Formats: sequence, structure tokens, C-alpha cells
Amino acid sequence: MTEVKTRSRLRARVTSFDVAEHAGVSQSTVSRALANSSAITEVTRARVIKSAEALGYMVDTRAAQLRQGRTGTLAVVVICRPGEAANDINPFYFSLLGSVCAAASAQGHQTLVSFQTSSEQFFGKYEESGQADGAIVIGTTANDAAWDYFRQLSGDERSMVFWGSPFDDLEWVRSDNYEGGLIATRKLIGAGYRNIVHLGAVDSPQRQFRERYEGYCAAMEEAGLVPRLLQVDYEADRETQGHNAVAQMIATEERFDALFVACDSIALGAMEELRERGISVPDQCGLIGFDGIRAGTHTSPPLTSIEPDFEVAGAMLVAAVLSEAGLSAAERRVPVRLLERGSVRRSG
Amino acid sequence: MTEVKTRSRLRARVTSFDVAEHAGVSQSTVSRALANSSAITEVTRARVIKSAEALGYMVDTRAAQLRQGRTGTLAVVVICRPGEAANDINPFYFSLLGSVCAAASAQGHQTLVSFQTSSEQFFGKYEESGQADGAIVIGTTANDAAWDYFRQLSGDERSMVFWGSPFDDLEWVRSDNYEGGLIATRKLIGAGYRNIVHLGAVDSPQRQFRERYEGYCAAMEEAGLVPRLLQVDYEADRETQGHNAVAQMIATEERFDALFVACDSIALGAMEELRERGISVPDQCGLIGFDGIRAGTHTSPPLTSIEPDFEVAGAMLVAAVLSEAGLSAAERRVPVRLLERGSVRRSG
DNA sequence: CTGAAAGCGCTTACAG
DNA sequence: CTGAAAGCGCTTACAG
Repeated sequence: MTEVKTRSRLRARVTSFDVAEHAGVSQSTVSRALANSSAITEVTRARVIKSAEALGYMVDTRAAQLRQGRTGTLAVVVICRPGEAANDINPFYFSLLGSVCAAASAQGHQTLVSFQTSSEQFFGKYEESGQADGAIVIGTTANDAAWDYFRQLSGDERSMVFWGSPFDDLEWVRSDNYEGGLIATRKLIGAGYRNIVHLGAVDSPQRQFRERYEGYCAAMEEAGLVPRLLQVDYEADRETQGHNAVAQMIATEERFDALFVACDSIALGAMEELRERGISVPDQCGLIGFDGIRAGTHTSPPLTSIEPDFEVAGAMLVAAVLSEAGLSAAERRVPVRLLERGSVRRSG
Repeated sequence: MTEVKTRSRLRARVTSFDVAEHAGVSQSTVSRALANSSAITEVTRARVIKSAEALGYMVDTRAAQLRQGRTGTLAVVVICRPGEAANDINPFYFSLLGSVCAAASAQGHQTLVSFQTSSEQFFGKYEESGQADGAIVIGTTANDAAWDYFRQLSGDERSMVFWGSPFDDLEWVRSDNYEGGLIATRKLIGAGYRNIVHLGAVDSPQRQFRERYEGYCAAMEEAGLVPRLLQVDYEADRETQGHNAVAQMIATEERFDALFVACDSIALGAMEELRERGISVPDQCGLIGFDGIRAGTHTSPPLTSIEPDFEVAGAMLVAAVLSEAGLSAAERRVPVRLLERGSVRRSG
């Protein structure tokens, strides 16, 4: 007893052997009792639990996992733009990160999070180093070196899932982008806009953008309208892309009375440029973005947007990385919904 | 050789024994060679590395850490408001999270991240369960149950550091709030505003708010002006607090021509209320917030704010949790700077 | 239902 | 400079 006290004061680790001695049982019984093994009497289990509490004992997960050959941990990699600071990361990915961590926790997994930017630092070998049972990769598509690295890594039989991957050969989970494009465009048409232009990118690595464009096209065509695409210059940062696109349309005297924009960051830039040009939103120009980022709440008018169900997104990513068999397309498509705020005029 | 290939195809773990056999050395030599022990000849090391690469071997960190008695991992806990979804979390904490992960990585530590909301789920016993060498706790001060839990846990000799803790008896790292209040208020005074009111909270659990208020008071007094405080109703969410505060001032016919607000979320609500009331920012009312959140970039006008140096904040939190000795106050105060955007009129 | 023993994959005294 | 062996703290066949 005295010895135990001394050790705990020195912060020496309390082990299952200490608990065994205290409870007067064997070490294996301690292990089984605490693991809720049905082989143990409730009477014994109660005694063990009491001793464990008395000594402040907790199972060492490292040791347990080493023995069990699993980690109970999922790696979450957030790919950043080169040179990007933590507070410049697209908030969409932060929301996704939060959802993934919550979903993993609900499935009894810890999350090992890393923000990866440059090639010296890329790391995805979590399984062979015994750090995680799989990896979920999210983040910008604008970091080619990172995607090359993870794409190549993913070739082996690794448990890895990607959000919005630019490559279809990777295991992906994505928003239902087509549906989102459809909903947004129908909304604009329903509100009476007719010269609706899509601001986005079709040949960019961002595959999701093409899907959004296709949804837009379908909605335009079903209404007998002609789809018009303005490709954004994806070298610039997102907001500048929005600024430039609007500036360009005005310079070339393009007629438009509404914009469906491939993502909120671009839409925010577009909205600013519209304001600077004295074009009022939503009266002279309707505007719908994509992603539902929080900053869209604070613009004037607030930005109407398409938002994926973040909770489902997190759950699907976790399910995908944990599943042995591949997932069906339906299990990898995150449903979206229209976030009605203020950048579309009332119908009629 | 054949045997090795078969095993790797089955994804059986490649161990240091396999590498030893392949390289014709003992297992301990493999371990030393890969750990860059100076006891090993470069010739031997090269041979071991070659074999390791050939077999796709990586050190199992779980096993290594178990043996070494350390984890090389830091836990990062983000406390959320009860019922708050991942995309409602104050973006300030996401930025801080990113900075902490980056700083930890720079110090050779992994980060185990968890978002904690409700009491069934609170967990901070990372050290005794062998999951981390310490914990960094950030997030809302509005979750009393969470802070009670961590405060009590922190009583024992645990490595735990808190961002902006409501309690001074906990190990904390904070923005230089006093300095921030000083800078912001001087800026407003310099721009010619005179009826400057502070929107904040002095008795709230958010200790940092009091410090900001004190900086404000000092700047007012040095200019011969009378500080005026409007306490925000901290039951409501932040933006509503801002709305309500402005509404109340107008209702009571309070005179004001500028507002220094204790945080950006509140300031964003205040800005909206001002717009709805037809009070133009920055002409009729100057406005400065605190935190530098990204959404402030997109309002019109963009919100001038005080921003902590996020990189330093992450580094200080990591240094604090890793340091054996306590840190001096200077080592726990994150420098701040004025983010000049558009909600203060030009001086003169 | 419980215990003695092996072993997960490493690092690190201890020898030589 | 390298090797044989112990041990980090568990879980889990194997016995009884």
C-alpha cells in the first residue's frame, strides 16, 4: 500500500499488475474485467473496478493496441495550399474536419490530425507505422505535389479515402454536386432570372466543379435556356477569381442577371466586385454559391448557397475508410440543400 | 525471399526482424541504424536502410513509444458549445487549432484532436492512458461543465495548458488583450471619434474580455475621455449579443460614435444592427472588433480588428505543455496587431 | 470462471 | 561496433 502511494506520487505508471495485487486477483483477470469480458463474474468485476479507481488506473492504449494489432485511430490529413497559414485555410475544410472527428469519435476512433503543405512533410504511411487504421484526406485540390504523393501511396492496398479528389481512381466521398447545381439553378430560374451565367471551372483538377456545372446545364436546358460558362482563372486565389470574372464580364459587355458560382469563396469575391461596380444584389443580379461557408452569413446581402450535410459527410468518410468492401456510389454522395439567405430575390 | 514477398502481399506486418534477416545483421542493429545511433557504421546503416526500403519497412511507433515510455503525441481538445455543430464553431478556434497542430508538428509531435461537447464525452486523461504526453485545451468558455471537468483534472500533476481559460489557477496562454484594447481604442481616438463605447463583458467567465476592457479604459483615460461599458448579455449567442447591444443603446438614446467590441462575432452582429438602423460605418460609427476572423473580410465595410499572431499562439501553447518548468507571463502572452480594414474612417 | 505464460514490435542496458 | 536478452503494458490462446 505504502509502496503504491509513493509510486503514484512520483507519477510512475500504475499498471494492471498493481491493480491485480490490490484486488487480490491475477493480472489477466484485471484485463478481462476491465474489457467487459463475459467470462468474469460481476462480483469480481466490481472488485477490480473499485481497485482500479482507487489507484487511478487506466488501460494503456498503446500497449493494448500493440497486442491487438489495431490502433483505434484514424489519420485525418488536411492538404493546404503551399505557403498558406492556418487562418487562411478555406473554412469549408475546417467544418469538414470537425465533422470527421465527431463521426470518428462516434465510431469509437481517435483522430490524428495533420496539416500538410510541402513535399518534405507529406506523410501518409500511417498503417505501416502503426499509427492509424486508415487515413482520410481532405483539403485543397490546388496542391499538385500533395495529390501526386497521396495518389501514388493509395496505389497499394491502403485504407485511404479522399474528399473531392481530383482523380476518379481514388476512393472518394463527395457532395452531390450535380443535384446542387440543379437546385441552385432552378431556384434562380424560379425567381425570374433568365441570363444566368455559371462561374466555375470545367477542366480544373477540381472534379466537383464539373459536376456542379453539369447540374446547372441540366436545369437551364429543362427551362429552355442556354447555359453559359465563364471559366475562372484558377491560378489566382479564390476571391480574386471571383473579382476577375465579374470584371471580365463587364469589360466584354456580357449580359447577365444572375450568377451560379462553383464555390462560396469565389462567390464572395464576385459579390464584392458587383458592389464596387454598383450592381445591386439581388435586384440587378442574383447570386448563389456553393459550400455554405459561415462568412456568407455576414455579407450584405447574405449569400445564398448550396450546403452539403456536414454530419453525413463526416459519417460517410469514416464509414468509407473503415469498410472492408468498397462503398456504393450512393454511400459516397453527400446530400446537399439550398441555404436560402439574401442574394436571390423573392420569386415572382 | 519468397516468404517475405508472400507476407507482404498478405499485408502482414514487416518487422525489424525481417529487415535484420534481409540485411544479415541482428535486430538490435536494425533498430539502432534506423534510429541514427552513432554506434553504427555508415556502411552498416546504409545496408540496413536499403533492406528496410526493399521490404517497405517502417518502425512501429506504438511499439517504439511503449518501450520508450513516451508518446510523441499531444492531445488537442476543442471545447464546443452544447448542441453546436462543427460548422458553427467559432472560426477563431479553428485557426488556433491549425496553428497548434503546425507548431506541434514542428516540435516533432503528432496531434490527437477531439471536439468535446457534453459530459458523457469529456476526456482528458491522455497521459495515464498512454495516448499523449500532454493536452492543450481550447474552445468556448460558454461550456461550464467542460471547464469544471478540465479544471478538476488539471489539479493533479498533469501536463495541460488552456487557451484563454476563465480560471487563473490553470496554466494559460492568452492574447495580449490589454495591449489589444489599448491599440484599438487609440486608433479610434486618433481617427477623431470621441463617444467611444466598449461592448463586452467584465464579469463573464471570459477573463480575456476584462483585459480588453482595461486596455480600452487606459486609452480613454490617457486621452481625457470617459470610458463607457455596455455589458453584453452572454446567454445569447455572440451575434445576437451584438444585435441586442446596439438595439439597446438606440432605445435608451445613448450617444455613441464608435464601438470597440470585445470580439469579432459580437462586432459582426453589431454591424448588422447598425446597418439595419441606417447608421453608416465608419462615417457615423467607427467599429473595431477582436480576433481577426476571416468573415470580417467580407462584410461591407470590412471589419477592422485586433488579431493575435496565430503562429506564436500555437508555438506558445505547445511550448507551455512541453516545458517541465512553468513559463513566465511573457512566454504566455501572444502579441497582437491591428488589422486595418474598413470600419474606421481615415484619421483627421 | 480464473491463472500462468506467450507474444505484439520495439529500445536499450549489458556484454563482448 | 554489434549481438543476445530483457522488458515496456497489455490481450489472449491454453489449461484447469
